[in-house]
Amino acid sequence: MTIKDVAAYCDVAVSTVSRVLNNHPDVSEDTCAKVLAAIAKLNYIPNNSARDLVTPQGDSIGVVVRGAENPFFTPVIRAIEARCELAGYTMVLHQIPAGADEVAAGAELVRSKRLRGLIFLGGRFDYSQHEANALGIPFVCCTNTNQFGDLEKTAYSSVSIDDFAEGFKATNLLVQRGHRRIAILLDSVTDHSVSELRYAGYCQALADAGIPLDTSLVFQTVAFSMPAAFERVSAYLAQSQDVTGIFAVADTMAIAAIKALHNAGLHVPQDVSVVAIDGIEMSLYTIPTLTTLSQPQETMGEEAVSILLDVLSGTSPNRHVRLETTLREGETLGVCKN
Amino acid sequence: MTIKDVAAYCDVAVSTVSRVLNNHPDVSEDTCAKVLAAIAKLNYIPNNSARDLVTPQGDSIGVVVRGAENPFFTPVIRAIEARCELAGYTMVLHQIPAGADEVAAGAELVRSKRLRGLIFLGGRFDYSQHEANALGIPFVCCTNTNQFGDLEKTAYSSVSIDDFAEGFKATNLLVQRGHRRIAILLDSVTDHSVSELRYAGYCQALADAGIPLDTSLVFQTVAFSMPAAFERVSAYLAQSQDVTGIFAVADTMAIAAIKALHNAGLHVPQDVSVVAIDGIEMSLYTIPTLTTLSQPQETMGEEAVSILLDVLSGTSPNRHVRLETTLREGETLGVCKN
DNA sequence: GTGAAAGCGCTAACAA
DNA sequence: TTGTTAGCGCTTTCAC
Repeated sequence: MTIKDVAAYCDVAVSTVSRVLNNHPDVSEDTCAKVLAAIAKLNYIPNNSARDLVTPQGDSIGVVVRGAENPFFTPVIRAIEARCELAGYTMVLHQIPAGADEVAAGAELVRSKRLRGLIFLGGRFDYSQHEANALGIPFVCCTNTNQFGDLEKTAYSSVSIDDFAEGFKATNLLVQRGHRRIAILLDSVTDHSVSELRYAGYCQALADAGIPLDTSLVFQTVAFSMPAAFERVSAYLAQSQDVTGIFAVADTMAIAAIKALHNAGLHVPQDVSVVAIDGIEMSLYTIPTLTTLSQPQETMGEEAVSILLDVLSGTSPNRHVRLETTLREGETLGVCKN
Repeated sequence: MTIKDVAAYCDVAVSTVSRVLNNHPDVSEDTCAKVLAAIAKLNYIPNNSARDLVTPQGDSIGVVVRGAENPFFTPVIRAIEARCELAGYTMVLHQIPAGADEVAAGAELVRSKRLRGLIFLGGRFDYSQHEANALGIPFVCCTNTNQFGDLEKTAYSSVSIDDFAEGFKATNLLVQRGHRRIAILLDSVTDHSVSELRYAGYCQALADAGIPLDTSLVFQTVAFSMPAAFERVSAYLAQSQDVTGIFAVADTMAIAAIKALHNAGLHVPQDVSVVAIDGIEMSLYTIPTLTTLSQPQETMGEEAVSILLDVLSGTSPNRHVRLETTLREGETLGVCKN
């Protein structure tokens, strides 16, 4: 079932069918109706590959997500898809495991799909110019700004929060409540990603408060997962309970930490306070409700698409957008009693 | 940068380049190496649309998800993508809002992408034969079996749990602990989807136990969301606390319900027991840990892809797979004290 | 082992 | 307003 069949069926030329398909102006009403009817009757579906082949551009935007199991991304992805669809683009989602190379995955996507642009979600911050060249299309880093790479600022876009500042802010919430035994819960202090930056903010906040850094309170989990966070905190508590505040770099980790504290017989926030960064829906329903710096998830996704569309249309060059978190007050932050 | 450029650069014919691209056997090593080098140097990327156009089949499998905000689907989707990739297929994800028509969305996907098959996640159960025809490619319903439609069993595949039986089982867990004031928390008793079937199981379990159905204990939320569940349970508790057990059709709803109970000063499971169906990771970390009938999420996704691949390859006809839940014992189920 | 050429389904000039 | 036709980039016979 091709456009030819439809044309033959209607006794018109293929170009006429093509015209009604792409609703070009000058087709007589009669012809148009006739063709439309035939299309419906024959259940004709245009071959998009043929279409793509002949039209200069594709209509897809790729999204590469590292750690899609993190519920933080769900609303972001939804926003991206909604925005793409609105603009007539199709979102092509690709999830990659924690260890995989997202730029390679992106290049592969570009290669196999006909992408116009790319959005990286939850990635590293250390792309090299060489890697980026392999991509060959505009891309925006969402949630990260590539601080550790050697990319020109003009070579890509980003939308993110200021991880250092937010890490500082979160830690400071604890400091201000009188906490001094403040732990940080993260995957790694050298992940070249959000954890590393937020860790730097944490260190700064401690330093500003005159609190020496105690590496035994740096809870690295290696894996960015709830079980890993749970195990890590449980392991610490089994040997020592000398901690009154925990800053978790993600809500999911905070929730796992609270469970570990609870299992160890510690109360939140009476014994230990917990703050996090993210603001996922789920943490509104934990007991107690999590106190967290909430990221504007939908806005992040929408902004990423907007930037991409602007760059694609030539409306504006690459740009870097910094979004603010808002403190979502819960019940896990209390005054230090020690 | 096309295959022609590469051919010209190497001083060979396009067909030769094509041969090495598709690693056909008879190309001399020298030529092969020369072409490969050129491809790398020129950073040549084959145009997939052109490829698709000339090859009979596409390589994509579509996934239409209703309610992607439900964390239940996350591992399912991940499993699907992993399995697709392993088999050389690309997953094309499409998320649709709660109210949207998934079959129409699927048809649209088929139309715009070159799909070989389709997987529906979290959909209705009432497709008509006519709708299915519009699809024109094999599809498998994941988590549902289309009990309410008029589809021939041979016209599609499915992988799901027995929602009636599991609803029965969940309710029975409460009955066996002596509960008689048992509420059910669901989106709608007439959603033509999982809720409706699990509700039937709930009714049956009550009937078998000689407990009359009390419609005031049927908590319909309309929306399938945490806020809706929270509000619905809170509203009930504000007017009456005459309930000792709640069966939630989803973990997320159960978590919201527990929060509502907690806010109303009720303890779980001392005052009210809660059981659910799903088994998402998050509910392992709630306080208390949720008691739930855990669905084999990864298996569901993998099975869906396996079936599709079998059908596509002609290895086997459409089939319907029923998976079992396993009771994941938590801390929210207790003996009724009244 | 390699090249020439046909044609996949479609769009967009260009003619009529 | 409609038809004719030349490709888009690629794979694949079929010759050589």
